[in-house]
Amino acid sequence: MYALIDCNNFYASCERAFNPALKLKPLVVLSNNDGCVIARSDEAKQLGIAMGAPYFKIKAEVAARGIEVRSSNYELYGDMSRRVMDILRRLAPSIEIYSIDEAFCDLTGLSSAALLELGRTMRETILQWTGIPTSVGIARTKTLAKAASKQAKLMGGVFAILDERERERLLQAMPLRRVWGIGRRLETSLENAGIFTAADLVRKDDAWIRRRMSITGLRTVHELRGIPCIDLDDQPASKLSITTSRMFGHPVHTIEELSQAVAHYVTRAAEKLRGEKRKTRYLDVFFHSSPFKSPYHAGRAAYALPAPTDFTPTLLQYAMAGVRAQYREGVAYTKAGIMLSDFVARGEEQLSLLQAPADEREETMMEMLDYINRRWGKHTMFYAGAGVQQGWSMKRNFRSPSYSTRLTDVLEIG
DNA sequence: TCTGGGGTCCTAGGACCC
DNA sequence: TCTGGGGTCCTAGGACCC
Repeated sequence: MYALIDCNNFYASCERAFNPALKLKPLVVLSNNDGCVIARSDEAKQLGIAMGAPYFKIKAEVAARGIEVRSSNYELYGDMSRRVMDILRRLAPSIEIYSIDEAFCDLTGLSSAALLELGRTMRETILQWTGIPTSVGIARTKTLAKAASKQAKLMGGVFAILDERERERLLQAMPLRRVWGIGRRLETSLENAGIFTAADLVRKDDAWIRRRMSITGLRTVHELRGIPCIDLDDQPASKLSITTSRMFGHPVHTIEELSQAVAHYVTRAAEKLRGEKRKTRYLDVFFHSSPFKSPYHAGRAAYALPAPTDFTPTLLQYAMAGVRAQYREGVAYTKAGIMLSDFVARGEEQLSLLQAPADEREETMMEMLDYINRRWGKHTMFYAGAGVQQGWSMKRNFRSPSYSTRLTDVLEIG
């Protein structure tokens, strides 16, 4: 049996946890660059604010209805997530952190009564210790546990699928789009074939499903039938790729500014890479203008590196060459990014005969850099190439304090 | 004026091999 | 006249997730 623990309206709930004045108020949290809505309190949902709505389109309505607005504050959410996951680790034998606000637990071996009891304990403990409300779904497969958690959300609390009748009832009431693994495209394609609910889908035969939905879709259907195909992954493999990309706060026209932004993302991506104790063999740099306007231009350059590296200056050289090669004058660029992939574990890299091993001084230099920025704050030491003004950096006009991760932002009560 | 960021997996098609 | 079968690797693109 699996449980899925899902934090309700996670980012909105995090904002509320530290600011009681937001309780019971309609509240939305915006994406990076204050672009669009990525979290809504129940009250905001009831007012009809759509997920993903561009902020500039709903601005007037937000003001008129007195809806509270926050820029996203990932330091805060990341820290709250850690606390929630720590609680689950105490309560369950093994957990898989599935996303910032969700985790699966393997609860094999418990009786029905014990399952429900544990689900309630998880929910109550998390609420009490962090202030975050959750929904807990319990079932034989992960896909069904997901479905159960959606039901739990409606009913407020814990929902378990413990027998066949329950499972069938739920599938019957479940529109395709609600199924974990079925997105907009599959929904449309299946509806054209006369399938509208999860119950309709599980009645089709395997060959038909395989053809229509590929092997992943077939797995989903088996899971809906109660046959586990997706195991708990409590030791996730290390990442296959690392991306750092951002929209700009304002359009970027010059190669100088574009280079600065890309250099900034390279240093961030390289930090993440070293944090994973990996080196990369592949660097991809990309930038483009607004897809909502023409003419549209997208530049991209990819490099297979001669030797695996985690050394920021080396990565910067390639990325800057990519910018020079692909930049086009007169384009209003709105976004850029860096992707690293094809990793090897640090210390296990295969060298070629003609190559010198990595320079120890380079490693020491990166260690110092990372240490200083960890100890004294993110931007203490940085590459001049990444710019000092950073006029392109994103907008965050409604940001809340980093209550739990920055000493100067800790709440005062008195 | 203003439309997020970071991932994974699968498939199709081309190049190439024997 | 008759022009196979099986495989790998790579990339681009599509689809999904939160």
